[in-house]
Amino acid sequence: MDRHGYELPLQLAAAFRRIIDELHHRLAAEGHPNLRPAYGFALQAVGNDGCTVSDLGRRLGVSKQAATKTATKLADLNYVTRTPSPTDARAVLLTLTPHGHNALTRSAQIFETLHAEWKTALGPTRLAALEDALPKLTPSSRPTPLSDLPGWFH
Amino acid sequence: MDRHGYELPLQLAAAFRRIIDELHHRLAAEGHPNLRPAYGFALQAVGNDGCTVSDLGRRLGVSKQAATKTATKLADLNYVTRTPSPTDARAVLLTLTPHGHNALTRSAQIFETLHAEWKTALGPTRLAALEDALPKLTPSSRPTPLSDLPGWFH
DNA sequence: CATCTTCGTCAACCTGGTTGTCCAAAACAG
DNA sequence: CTGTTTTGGACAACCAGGTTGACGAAGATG
Repeated sequence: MDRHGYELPLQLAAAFRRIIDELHHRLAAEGHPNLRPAYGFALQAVGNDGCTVSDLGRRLGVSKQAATKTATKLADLNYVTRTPSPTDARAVLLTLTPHGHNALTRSAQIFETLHAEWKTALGPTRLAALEDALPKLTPSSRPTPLSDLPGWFH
Repeated sequence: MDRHGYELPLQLAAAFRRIIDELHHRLAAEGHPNLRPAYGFALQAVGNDGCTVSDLGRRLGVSKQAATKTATKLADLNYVTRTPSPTDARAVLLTLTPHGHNALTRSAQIFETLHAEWKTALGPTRLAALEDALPKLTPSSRPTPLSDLPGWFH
C-alpha cells in the first residue's frame, strides 16, 4: 500500500523537470529558442525594475563573478542591457530589453496555461490540495531562497 | 484563490531540494560526507548487481565518456571497484564496495524515515493523495528516464 | 577470414560555478 | 578634508561534469 520513501523525491524531480522542459519548449516556439532554464531564473531575478550585477548575484545566491558571467550571457543574447548607474559610478545597471520583457510575459502566460492544464488533469480540488500539501512536506525553516538551483547538484 | 502557475514548479523544486539536502545531511552524519547528490544517483544506477561503464552511461542517460569519469570518481571515493569482466575482455565491471553497499542501505533507511516524517507532517491520507497526484500532473508520455538530472539544467 | 559494432579511454572543448587579486568609487571615520 | 574601510565589477585561474571526436582492442556477424 505505502509507497517507498525514495519515490516521492523522484516524482518531484520528474514533475519539475517536465514542467520546465515544457515551458522552454513553448518559449522556443514563441521566439525564445536560446533561453535556457538557468537564464530564465536569472531573467526573473533581474525583473522589470532591473538591478545591478551584485544584486543579481545576491538574488541568485551566487558570487558576483558568476553574476557577471550570467549578465554577459544575457546581454549577448539581447535579453538585458548593461548601462552605467547614474547614481553610483561603480555600478552597472542591468535592464530588460524588449526581448527580455517579452520573455517574462510569455513565461507568465505559459505558466497560466499550464496551470489551467493541471487543473483539467487533476481537477481543481486535487490541484489545490497538491499546492497546499507541498510547502508542508518539509519543515521549511528558512523562507527557501528559491535560488542556487543550478550548480546545487554538484 | 488560485495560485499562480509559476508557484507549483518552484514548490516542487524546493521540496526536492530540501529532501535531497536532508538525505545527504544525514548520510554525511553516518559516514558518507563525500557522497554528492550526483554520485548518489550514480550509485543507485550501479546497484547491488553492478554494471559496466557503458551500462552506467545508459542508465544515467549520459555518454560513455561521462560515465567513465563518474566511475573513476566513485572508485576514487571507494564506493565501487573496477574489475575486468570475465566474459568480455573489453568491458569493465563496476561493483559496489562494502562502503558502497552501506551507502545504499543507509539511503534506503533514511528515505523510509523521511517517509514516516512526511506521513506525520501531512497525515497518511494527504501524503497518499500527494503521491497519487504527482504522476498525473504531467502527461508523462515516456516512462520518465529518472536520469540526466545533473547537467540537465544547463 | 573480413567486416561491422561495441567497450572503454584519451584529448579537447563548453558551461557555470568557485576562489584570489585588483582598482576605482563610495562610505565612513577622524 | 583626508585616511581607511567597504563595495562594485572585472580579470585570471581553476574545478566539476557534461559534450563530441578519434581510436585501439575485443566481440559479433557475414
